[in-house]
Amino acid sequence: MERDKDSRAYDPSALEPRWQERWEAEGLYRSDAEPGRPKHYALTMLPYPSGDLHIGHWYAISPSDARARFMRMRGFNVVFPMGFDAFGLPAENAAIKRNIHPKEWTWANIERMRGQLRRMGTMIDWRREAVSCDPEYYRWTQWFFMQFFLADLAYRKRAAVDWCPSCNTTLAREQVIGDDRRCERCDTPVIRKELAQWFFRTTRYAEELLEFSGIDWPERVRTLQERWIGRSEGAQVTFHTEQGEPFEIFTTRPDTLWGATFMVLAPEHPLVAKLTSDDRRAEVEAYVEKAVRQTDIQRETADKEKTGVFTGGYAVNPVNGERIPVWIADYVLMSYGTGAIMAVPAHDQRDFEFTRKYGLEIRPVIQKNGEELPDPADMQEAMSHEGSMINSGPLTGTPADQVYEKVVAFLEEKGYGKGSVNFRLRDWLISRQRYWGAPIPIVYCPEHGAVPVPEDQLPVLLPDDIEWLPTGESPLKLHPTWRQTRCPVCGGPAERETDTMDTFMCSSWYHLRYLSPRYDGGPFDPVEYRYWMPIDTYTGGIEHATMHLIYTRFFHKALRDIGIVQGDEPMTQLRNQGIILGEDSEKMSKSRGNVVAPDDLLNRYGADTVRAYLMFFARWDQGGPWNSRGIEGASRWLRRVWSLYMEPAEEATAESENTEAVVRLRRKLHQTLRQVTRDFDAFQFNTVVAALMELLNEMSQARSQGAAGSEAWEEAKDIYVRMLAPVAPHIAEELWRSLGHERSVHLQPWPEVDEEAARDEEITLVVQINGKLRDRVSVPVGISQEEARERALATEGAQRFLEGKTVRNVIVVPGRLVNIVAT
RNA sequence: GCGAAAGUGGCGGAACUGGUAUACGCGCUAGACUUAGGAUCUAGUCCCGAGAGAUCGGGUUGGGGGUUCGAGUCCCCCCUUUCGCACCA
Repeated sequence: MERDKDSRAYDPSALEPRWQERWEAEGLYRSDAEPGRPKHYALTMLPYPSGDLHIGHWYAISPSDARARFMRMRGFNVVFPMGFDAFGLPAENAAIKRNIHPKEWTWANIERMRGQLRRMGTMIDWRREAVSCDPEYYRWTQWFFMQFFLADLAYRKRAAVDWCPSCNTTLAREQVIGDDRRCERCDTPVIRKELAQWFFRTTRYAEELLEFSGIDWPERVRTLQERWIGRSEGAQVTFHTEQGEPFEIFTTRPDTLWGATFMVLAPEHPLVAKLTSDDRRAEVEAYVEKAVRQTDIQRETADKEKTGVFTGGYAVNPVNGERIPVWIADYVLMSYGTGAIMAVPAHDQRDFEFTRKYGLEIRPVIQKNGEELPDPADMQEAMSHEGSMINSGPLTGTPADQVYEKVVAFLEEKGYGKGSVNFRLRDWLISRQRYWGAPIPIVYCPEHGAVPVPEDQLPVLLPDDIEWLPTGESPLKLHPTWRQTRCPVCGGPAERETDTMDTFMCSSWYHLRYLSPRYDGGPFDPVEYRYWMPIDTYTGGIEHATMHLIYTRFFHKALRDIGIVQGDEPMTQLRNQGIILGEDSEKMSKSRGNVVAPDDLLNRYGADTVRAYLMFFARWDQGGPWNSRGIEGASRWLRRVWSLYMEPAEEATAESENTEAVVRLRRKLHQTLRQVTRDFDAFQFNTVVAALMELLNEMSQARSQGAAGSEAWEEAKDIYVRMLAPVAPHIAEELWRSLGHERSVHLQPWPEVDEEAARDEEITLVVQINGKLRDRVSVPVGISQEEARERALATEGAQRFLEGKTVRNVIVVPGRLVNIVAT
């Protein structure tokens, strides 16, 4: 007897592994392309194999898994694959610190994390796993590089690039964070270095990347990308130095051309040396040196006061032939536009501040609807408003709404310049001076220059026998033989590129490799591609908004143009989960000691409880602080569900199937089903769980009222387990089998709402007097407005408050309330 | 500075297109069962006031104003928090 009781207790630590093994053995979650059957590609961002799965991984993956399971039950052929973004710096750091080979460290971590992922109880189809450091994977990463190279989308350029002195590598612009320009990974302030590096022409796609129609992405991500890409419309205008040498400037305000009173070049601008007069040379050179050194150390953050020096040189304004002085200043950036500007202090705040400091001329040329122009000497700030042009030669009088097109037409006609669009986005720097990455498949031949490694020689394998010397240089560079090779063109001696690729390169296409990870004839099997792509829902953190999510879109569009993939976008729908903070509401970190270890939770509560709590405790897209007592609620819920099914039910006492308890149960059941379906659809997981908790409360009550044993009761038990299955797959499976089913609950269809049963027979009509709640009355659904009005007026509460008042108006909202306006 | 999002009980959070604010859970209070319980079950729990009581009245969604029969929800102003960008010409 005692034994029996024990065997019925809810014990996730026994039940969960048992079902995981069985599902695995039965291949329950294998998904194969079935042309003709509706598919759903659910993808969640792949983890970096750092060692242990942390709670953030659980938060990203398990609700995504629940959503994928829901879609599967709704009849879609769902694929939910997983892999590892396995190249990258931590592996090398571990290697240096602990003398383990990065490969060994990475694969050991992958092994451990695979086990942890399995214990989460996901529907991952492990046959589709892809690992980016596997030569069979990076062979294709290199192949893509070659495609880009051949399509003129990859190029090598010597340029000042951001360098992290701690990671000993260059960084993409996206990986440099904040105004003090720190390394995204290690927080070290970056420095500038002049190096020859490989770039991808992401800027070619700047315009198209701003287009989001047809994809369902969060507003927030779209805005972040738009701002990152930073499109500005304006004009490019050619000025000349006094000596006749042309140089271009970009401006968004070509209508202020007549107001240019000086020019500013970036200190690194190539024309600086030529323009500088002999008497100014010493000062200019000192400023340039200081500016360069400043960026070399660290940009000043607080002090934003503009500085600059006069070069002694002059330029000629093409529109009026005026001779204006040329300055250099570090507020003009070489990396944006042309590195040169015309300064219009009257209408640009930065130029204004500079002018005030150095005593240059201010000349207003835009007049706001007839307002009088201020005396430049009295101006406190630049006039940024729009208006009609004055003091502007032939264009004087042009009204505000025509300035742009008129000026551009004028510039083009005279050959002074042209309308132009500038982007903040820069080309993607993909070279990394590190070992643990996919080698850039390029060979340098003294005869033929940079030559791509032929396809049949891919992958260019990383050598295993490497050594770290304290120089901080990549072991590939120091390897005795690896660099030496033959030129693919002439067969002569040549050298390999020793840089490897940014790991964002690997993660830009992993969703394609999942489709056919062992396919040999290309990066992916086109048959699989045609069936599964595009990705229907992509889930992951918002921190990738301007990195991975721009790169992967660029990648897809570039491959489309090369003819390798189809469609304009790789991911149709994107959803972001929030971040779980520590119990102290601070970001989790080892140093704070507020890290939540999922393995401990798993051992204590089981995967189903952890999954349920993660879905329940906050809005998924917001996240929030962890609460170690809160999870008890999820645990209690599942235990209560368990006992509802496993404890012997009382005999049914309900005399018919239409007792009030039964009708109410069915109504609540189908209303819950409707809500759960809708909320799953909308990624609102917290209310999915809340609704299931509510329904459980209703079912407990119905049981105590004798509904157990009725048909409705059995229906409720059936539907409840199905709704539970995506949230808590193990307990749901156990309960489902306990109901006598042979086939897994995870192969069952999602139940259909019985609208008839869900419909309320009676509703509570709210009675308001002048907008204040005064009474409630229960009325049949669908009564006439007139009847509702009568019933409301007859209520005690209405009577009491209407005494001595005159009814002025009665508003009836069918099915909801009656508001009586009285004075 | 610019941009975005968000401010609801002691806490996490609900509230579909303007229509019963505070669902669900945590915590707390009381009781039951227990040798015991940080187990389980039952009842209660926004605030203020009145009442022995069932109840009754008033107030409440960061603050102020507005639109409306009616505002957590819409509009305007302000405050706070979080995030992103940061001299982008």
